[in-house]
Amino acid sequence: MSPEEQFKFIKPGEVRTRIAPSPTGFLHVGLARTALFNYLFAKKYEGSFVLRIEDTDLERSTPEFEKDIIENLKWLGIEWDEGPDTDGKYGPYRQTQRIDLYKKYLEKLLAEDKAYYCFCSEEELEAQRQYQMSQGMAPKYSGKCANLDKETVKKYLAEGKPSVIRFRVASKKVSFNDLIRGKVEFDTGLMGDMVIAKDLNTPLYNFAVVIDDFEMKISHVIRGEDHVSNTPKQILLQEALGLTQPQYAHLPLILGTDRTKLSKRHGAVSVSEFKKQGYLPEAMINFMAFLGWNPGNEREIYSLASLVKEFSLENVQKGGAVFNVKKLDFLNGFYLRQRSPEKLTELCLPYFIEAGLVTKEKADLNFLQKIVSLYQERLKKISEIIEFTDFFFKEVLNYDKELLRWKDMEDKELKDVIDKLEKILSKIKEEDWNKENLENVLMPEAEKTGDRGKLLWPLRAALTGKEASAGPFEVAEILGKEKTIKRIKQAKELIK
RNA sequence: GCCGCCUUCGUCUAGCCCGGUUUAGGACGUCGGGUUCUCAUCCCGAAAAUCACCAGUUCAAAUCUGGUAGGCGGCACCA
Repeated sequence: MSPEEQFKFIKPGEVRTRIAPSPTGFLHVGLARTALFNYLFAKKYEGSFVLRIEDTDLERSTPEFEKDIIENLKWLGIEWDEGPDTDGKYGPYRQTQRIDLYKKYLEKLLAEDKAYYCFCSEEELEAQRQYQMSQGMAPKYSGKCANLDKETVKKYLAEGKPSVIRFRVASKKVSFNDLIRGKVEFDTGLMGDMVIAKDLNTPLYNFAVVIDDFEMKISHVIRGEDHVSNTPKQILLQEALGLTQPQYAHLPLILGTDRTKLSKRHGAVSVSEFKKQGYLPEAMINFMAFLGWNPGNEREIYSLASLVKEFSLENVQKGGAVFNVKKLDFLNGFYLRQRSPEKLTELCLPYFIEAGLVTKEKADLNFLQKIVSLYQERLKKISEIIEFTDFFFKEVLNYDKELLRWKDMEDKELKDVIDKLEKILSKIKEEDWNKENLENVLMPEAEKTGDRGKLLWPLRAALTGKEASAGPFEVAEILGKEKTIKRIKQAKELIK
């Protein structure tokens, strides 16, 4: 079946996708990208996207991680369509709140002898696995407890002997049609009976996922490639339970620069870290969308809404995609330049406060907006605003006097230039102190030197104390006459 | 080790299904130039993939077939 044929059966409103994160870590970009694709696919077909928190692993799941996942999905603009109502808003579904449901199915499997209690110890199992691996065999459960007689089982259970519930894995060929990869086939004979629950009230991932996807009428399971080998297990479970099967689509992995699955050791991977560094949600979205997908044309800039229109699983790549921070930076710089000065200032404010440059109570937004505007086109990340503009807030600049020298200017010449600057600037009236005027007065002087840099570079260097910065006239205007003169004097002292 | 998947410029990718229109296109990055005191923006330009490799089919293959290699992922009482 061609990709087109697969999709033409989808009627608007029928598509239902989900992401099912376990709250055992922060929202990382891999999960965020999976969420994005699920969201885009659902919206594209006017379907629904749901969030289901898979918190069955009680030891590792925490409310903090759940909060982080939810907050950052919202920050990205990836909103889900339904869930238990909490304060008039949709909360996520949580597996821990659906325990009775899994129990029902578990009991059914047990009653039909499609699952059984296993009393093997973890140590025993681990030793067996090691042995099998060493023999070059696929690690697989021996089936030791598969045929215990009912009386023994009852007795062990009554004694409280530690146990788990295993599903009888039929030995057969299981194949599914992956919407991205095509037909994928597995031999389940290599798998062995799998544990689907620790007990009736503690289901495990592969089992709970199957029940939930069915109960929630998920039509398309779009997830990372690392789940392909889970798929046959889930299909077997579906078959045993007589459940309808969703369509599967396995996304290529996001890779680090060494081409292995992106993880913490590659640097920043959680969405909150990117947020903290000053990346914009639209940049993240635009960037993540192009990790494994492309619109098939040469357009590169897409908003979430335009992605919804263009998105298609057919254009999803099969191979993994390296996370290229440089491209993210480019996109972020682009979106930063699109922001209004007011909005950008608002975004920068927390960084100024954190750097101790201003206080929350006494922030002069008017002033901040001026300096932020000056650096808008230079920003790649919001956090950079501090290193760019800190000189505006200092009383005394700390720089090497050599910074003042333009090319191979002589000391004498440099001294003369600084003197001249002081003289000219002092004469400008307070009310005429604006960049147009400053330029009108200083430019002709700069021209006279035959090389504008001879005047402009020392001026700019004296005012900013930096190799690179915004232009001297703009900076002087914002600094004001008093501070400007003061900095010229400081430069004078330095080269004396 | 076993199972599965993948393989076009440094990176993200277009093209592949329906062989010739491809001197393999775009973007990021890099380099050069213009604007410019610097940086950034903006504009122009360049380098950059013998399409993993080998064999086959064909008048013709990045595109079809087979094989090889490499890479990655998975192999839990995690999800």
